[in-house]
Amino acid sequence: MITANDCRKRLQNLWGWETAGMVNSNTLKDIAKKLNVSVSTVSRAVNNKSYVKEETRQKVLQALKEYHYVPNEIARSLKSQSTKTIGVIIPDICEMFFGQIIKGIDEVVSPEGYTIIVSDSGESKTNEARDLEMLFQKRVDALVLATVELKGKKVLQFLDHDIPVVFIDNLPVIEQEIDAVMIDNVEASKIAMRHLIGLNHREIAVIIGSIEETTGYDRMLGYKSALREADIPVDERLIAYGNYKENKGYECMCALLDRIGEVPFTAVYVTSEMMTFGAIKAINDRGLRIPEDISLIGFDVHDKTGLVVPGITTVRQPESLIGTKTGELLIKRLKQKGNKKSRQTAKCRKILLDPYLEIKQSCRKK
Amino acid sequence: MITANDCRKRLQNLWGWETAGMVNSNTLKDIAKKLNVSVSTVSRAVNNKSYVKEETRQKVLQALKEYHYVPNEIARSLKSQSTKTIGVIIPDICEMFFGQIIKGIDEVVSPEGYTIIVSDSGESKTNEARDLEMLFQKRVDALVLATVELKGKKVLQFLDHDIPVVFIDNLPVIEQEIDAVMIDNVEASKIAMRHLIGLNHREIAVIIGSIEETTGYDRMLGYKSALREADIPVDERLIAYGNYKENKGYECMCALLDRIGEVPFTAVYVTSEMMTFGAIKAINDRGLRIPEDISLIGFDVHDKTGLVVPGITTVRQPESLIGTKTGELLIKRLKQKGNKKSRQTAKCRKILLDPYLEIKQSCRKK
DNA sequence: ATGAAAGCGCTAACAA
DNA sequence: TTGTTAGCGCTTTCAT
Repeated sequence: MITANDCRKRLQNLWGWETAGMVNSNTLKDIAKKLNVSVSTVSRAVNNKSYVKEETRQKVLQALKEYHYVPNEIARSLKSQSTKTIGVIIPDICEMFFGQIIKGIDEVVSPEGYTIIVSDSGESKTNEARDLEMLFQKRVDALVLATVELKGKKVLQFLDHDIPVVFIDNLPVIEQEIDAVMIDNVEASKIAMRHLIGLNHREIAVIIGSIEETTGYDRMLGYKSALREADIPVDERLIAYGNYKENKGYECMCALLDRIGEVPFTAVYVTSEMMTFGAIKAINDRGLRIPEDISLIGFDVHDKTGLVVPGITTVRQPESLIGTKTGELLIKRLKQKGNKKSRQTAKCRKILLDPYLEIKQSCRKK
Repeated sequence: MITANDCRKRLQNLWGWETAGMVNSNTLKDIAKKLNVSVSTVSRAVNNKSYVKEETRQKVLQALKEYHYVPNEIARSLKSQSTKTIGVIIPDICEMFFGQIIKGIDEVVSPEGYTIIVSDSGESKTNEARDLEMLFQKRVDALVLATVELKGKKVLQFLDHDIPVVFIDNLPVIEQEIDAVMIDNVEASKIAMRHLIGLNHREIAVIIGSIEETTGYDRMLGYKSALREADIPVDERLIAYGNYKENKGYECMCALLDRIGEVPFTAVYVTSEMMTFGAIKAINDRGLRIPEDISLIGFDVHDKTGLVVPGITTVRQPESLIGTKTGELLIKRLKQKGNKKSRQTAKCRKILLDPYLEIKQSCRKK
């Protein structure tokens, strides 16, 4: 029987035609024909499977080299019902935070033969839904999601189909049990606050991101909790609510400074990177100095330049570790699939990692 | 005839079995069976193709919804010999420079139905080769490559198979005609130098990255060329050769400062971001001030914090535009494939984009 | 040790 | 308008 591919090959030979995308693309069948063996034999040789006579194996291996055979992963995927691909959706690929996480994931899944498809949702819920749909269609074996859609239904599709999902950075509001890897955001705030309190600050303002999100909510909890630990009353007027944008940080800081007469504070804790930059600019614009007039602790601050003066003391997340832990959890789940015993005992896991303080010069003793 | 899938379904019903990864995963066949129509009819309805009686179409569409049918892109890819996927290999996903480019690419290919697989080579030639192999196996429809392997053979595989490849940032040393999108690096240096010369500087030092690479080489050409334009003799002793790392920038700057007595200069032009940071630190460490003692122009400097003082005047690349232009070229090539006429006239294109100067406070009039 | 053949889910040429 | 069927490239069972 003559296949379409055969026809193409013949045409190429006869007329020197190059048919788009198929030039020299050898298949198992092509190799088999050339060697007068069956496809299955070639397949076995390629995959080092089953028994193949050493002589045959050599002959095949040789031919594979000669004709530059490259296995077609698409066909393999269709057959094996596994694409060896992991989808990762993040809000912004330009943020070092996510870049590091991706590197961490890659570091552990890559040796296991998995490839990562990264999708940038651009902080848009619509895009996130689109990306989820697309990754599902591409039949990724697993998913990592830094969601901006807290109440997303779309991700259930994966859960329903028993495709492992690991949430990072933020938890969605859904009923199902889920896996997640993130820092302990309550603890993060406590670390920052304890540092300030240790420097004798007692009137500490805070700029919070969206409290809809676990990140924002937990960081606020930590702030309050640390104050209570130190027997300092919580003054709601010292709490400013923003989002995660720089200009919001600027605005919040301005608002706090506007009423610093009535509601004084000597230190401020800003709970996201971009808001931190905004807050610092607001302070500078008022002619106030850090840390002489106000001590400041930021969050997630990455100063790649190393040139910001004064250096900003900041809460940091172990991004790389978040990545590798996510990768490990992913691999564990992937290995569990199809293994009835371990699947029954598989509990969902929330892995909480430790944030840490990077101390520079933006805080001083009161 | 009873297929394996049928068996699985039956087992599920009989025993409540969940067979890994196949739960509820409806196929065209399943839908067809439920409606007592043929797969092709369902297929036609799904793809809005050919003629389907309106009544049937509605019935099918309804069923697709009801059973949550999601097309299997893997199967489609195998059939259509096109994965609707574009591979992108970059040296470091954490660099904003590449992040922006990826966003730009995504912006234009995504509406055309393409998905991007990003691979981080970690600046390693070995990884780059691995990634190329993997992307080829996954049969990406096209490739974008910011190569670190100037003499790579592996990429020829794509070219040979008529898979569009677009190089960005750097050109490899190969004989084939290739497509590329990058800035005019000669012009970039000229812009920087003209700025300094316009401020009356005549003794201008330069720190060059690897001249093996087109980026380094061209930037050096531009430096010399701008001097000649202004009738300033080139003094080789003012040229320091580094790589693209921060510590090398530091070292080079130190070396230049060490002999500033014999070979004086009033300004320095540093040709990469990280080297710029290193150079600034070297200057600071010597107790010299920018721009009072030395004027400085950097390259690719991204100060996300906006807090570096003085602000660094820098050559910038239009990253986003590099991305969109790359995307457009990609789409053009993809559309040309299989279209004999346009393919014959298809010329390889090097798209040179304009760099620009971002002027801040690190240069002053001499 | 090797081969024949079925089938993964889908599309499309051809037939009815 | 709808159905039948072959085949995309591969793996795997079953037969030889």
